[in-house]
Amino acid sequence: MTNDRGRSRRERRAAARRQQILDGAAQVFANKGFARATTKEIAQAADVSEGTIYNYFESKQDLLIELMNRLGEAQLTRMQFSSDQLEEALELDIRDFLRGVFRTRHAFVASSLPILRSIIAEMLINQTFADEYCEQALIPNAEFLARHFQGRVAQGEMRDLDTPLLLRFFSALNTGLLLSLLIGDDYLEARWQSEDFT
Amino acid sequence: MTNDRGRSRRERRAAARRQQILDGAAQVFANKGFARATTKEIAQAADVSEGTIYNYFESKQDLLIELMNRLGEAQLTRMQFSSDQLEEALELDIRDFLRGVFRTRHAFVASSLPILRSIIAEMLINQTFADEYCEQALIPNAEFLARHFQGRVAQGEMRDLDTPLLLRFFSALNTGLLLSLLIGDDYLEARWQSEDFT
Amino acid sequence: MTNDRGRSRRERRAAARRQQILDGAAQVFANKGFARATTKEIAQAADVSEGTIYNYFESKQDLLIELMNRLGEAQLTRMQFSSDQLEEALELDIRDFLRGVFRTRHAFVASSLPILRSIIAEMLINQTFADEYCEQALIPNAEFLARHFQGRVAQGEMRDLDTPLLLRFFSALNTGLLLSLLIGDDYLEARWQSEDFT
Amino acid sequence: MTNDRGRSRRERRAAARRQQILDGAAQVFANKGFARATTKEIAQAADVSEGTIYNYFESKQDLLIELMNRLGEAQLTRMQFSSDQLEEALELDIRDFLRGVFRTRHAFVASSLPILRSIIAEMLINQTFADEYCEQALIPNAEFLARHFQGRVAQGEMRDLDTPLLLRFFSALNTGLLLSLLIGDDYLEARWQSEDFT
DNA sequence: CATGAATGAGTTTTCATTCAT
DNA sequence: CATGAATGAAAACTCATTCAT
Repeated sequence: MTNDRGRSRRERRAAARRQQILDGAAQVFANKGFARATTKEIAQAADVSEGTIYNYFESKQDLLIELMNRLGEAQLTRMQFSSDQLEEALELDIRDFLRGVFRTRHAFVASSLPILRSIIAEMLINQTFADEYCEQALIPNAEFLARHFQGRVAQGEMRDLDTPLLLRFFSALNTGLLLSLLIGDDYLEARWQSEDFT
Repeated sequence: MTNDRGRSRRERRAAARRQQILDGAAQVFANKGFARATTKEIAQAADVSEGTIYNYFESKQDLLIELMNRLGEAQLTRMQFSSDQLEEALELDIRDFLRGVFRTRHAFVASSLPILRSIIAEMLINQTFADEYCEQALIPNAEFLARHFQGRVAQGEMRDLDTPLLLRFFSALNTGLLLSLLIGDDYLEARWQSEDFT
Repeated sequence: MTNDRGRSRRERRAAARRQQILDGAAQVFANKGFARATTKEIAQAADVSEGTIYNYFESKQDLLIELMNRLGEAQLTRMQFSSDQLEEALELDIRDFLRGVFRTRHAFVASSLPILRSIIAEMLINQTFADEYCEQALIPNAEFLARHFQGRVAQGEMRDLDTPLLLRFFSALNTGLLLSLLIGDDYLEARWQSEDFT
Repeated sequence: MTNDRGRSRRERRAAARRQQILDGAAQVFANKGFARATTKEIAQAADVSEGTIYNYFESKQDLLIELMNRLGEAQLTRMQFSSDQLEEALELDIRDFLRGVFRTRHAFVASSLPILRSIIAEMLINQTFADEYCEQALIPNAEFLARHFQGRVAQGEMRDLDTPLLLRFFSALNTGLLLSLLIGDDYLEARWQSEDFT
């Protein structure tokens, strides 16, 4: 029992340290991007020594990957939630549904804006990252929407348009809005906060 | 006269050299992003020595700034062109107009996709870049469309919705599609090439 | 008495731990050399924690010194043994005597080949080590042989050549053979195993 | 012509720099061994900046490899020379021949003693090095002697003993003497200098 | 005593920039 | 102006050692 407790305590401490370091990394990455962030700064932001970072992560790159994974998991959690309600969702008016999807995403994005900045930047440059981001974030997302639209089509509410393209437009719209936020469009940010998008 | 001709010749040669270097830089930035690009590689790609770069540009960063400026100018040129045709455009069916805007942008983006990659990535990280990009690319663009929509409203063809927001959505859609292309969405790229968006 | 026994028990346990750690160190040093061996690996090989090493030894360097000392002692023990038989040995045919010396050494070297690797490597680089190795291993050895040869000379079996030089040649031959083994001369190793050197 | 001269001048300068850096590296390696030598020290010893080292060599390891290669070439040159005289050599009294081989080697070793120290030390630890050393130094050497002995056997001067083993003993003797020198046997060194080995 | 997380000085290596030729 | 060698500051990462638990 002492062993068990001791173990779990150590594990909890380790998890806390990992989180502490990731938080520091997220902060520095958000400000300066991955490449310009130095391990020294990350260590300072996380309030640990440089060496400690390497007790918990393999490399600087590993930090960004882990941050992305956590983001992916967080998004998946939300998706799962929405997914459970797929059938309910089909009963909603399509406008209300889309509004709901927007709102969910809005809340999620708002909470992780800073780190998204460096992830997207890295993704543009590093194909490995791009692939992982697609797999973790874009594709699950697209599939969820695709299933929904197919449901609508089956209900005769929508014509069976070029669904893949439609999805891409929808996704692009989202991504584009995100990018505008990231770049710092104040007007958009104000409206975004006010929660009353049409 | 000899002087004048000599001068202009020298200037032309200098301009050519600048272009040569910028082309090399664009190529390397596109492949590896700004941070991972080395001046050595840029020099090789541009077929000059490393030292020569610094005879024409202040710093590596200066290369990216200059590339962005040229992109802004190029876009502006197209826009100016469209602007002249503002009145003609108002006579078009709104669907045809939007299709036209899409096509123009499509052509432009297609021609500068690689360098856009590193510019957008840098922009996400570097506020100075973000501001400059807004000023050079987004705002002129938005203003052009705003004027057009106002024209439509004046003609009674559109309700006076929240135009700024509408514009942002339109722009976001564009940007999002661009991002999808940059990340490497093959399906979208195929459709993009086929030139028959609705 | 309880005290005494307790003490000696503790001491025996401590000695066992020391040995356990030294064994781990020997293994890692043999594979990677002193410099490339990490305390982490040594701890793993010895199945203790890194901290424990420092409860028994001052430093990583201390581990190598101790290993060398033990080797020296082991060799001395053998020599002592032979030394007792000095007089007996003088009665042997000189060829048989040399063959015997070879065999003793052969057995000894075979048993400590791996650790000898790192000790010799370190010795080449670190003068302190070289001195200690000379004192502990080479000199006692040379003295034993010197006494033997002097005995032979006294018996009129040998001319009084340049004994010190002869000794050095003999020792050099031994060391050279060892080095060939360490470097991995397969042919020599095969013959070495077969125990039938002339 | 200017081009040619310019080229060759640059090449000569580059070769000189390489040599300068190698000399510095040899000096530091000899004193502290490969692992404990730092690039900073090497740079200081070679009187260049740390960065310059990497303009001429891939890595610190590359420096040691190059040093070994040069040593191998130097030895080969001597061997070639001796090899040309193979037939002459066969006419010598065998004792004189061996004495000659000893002397050649003696001179060679004396000139490269310090760097040999670190090469041999590294070789004991690093299999790649051991292999390369065998190939470059030991094997050509052994082959030369083997041919000579075969010549002697053909002339009926020697019994056809276990030549490979004999060679190994001869080589081991040499190596062992070298090692003794490297470790710092003052007596041996004195005799070595005096050039009158039996 | 045993543990292993924390430390930070020290290492190799990179690369933008300068400057003598 | 063109060149490319030289520079050295700064980066990521390692690891022997310490110390609180």
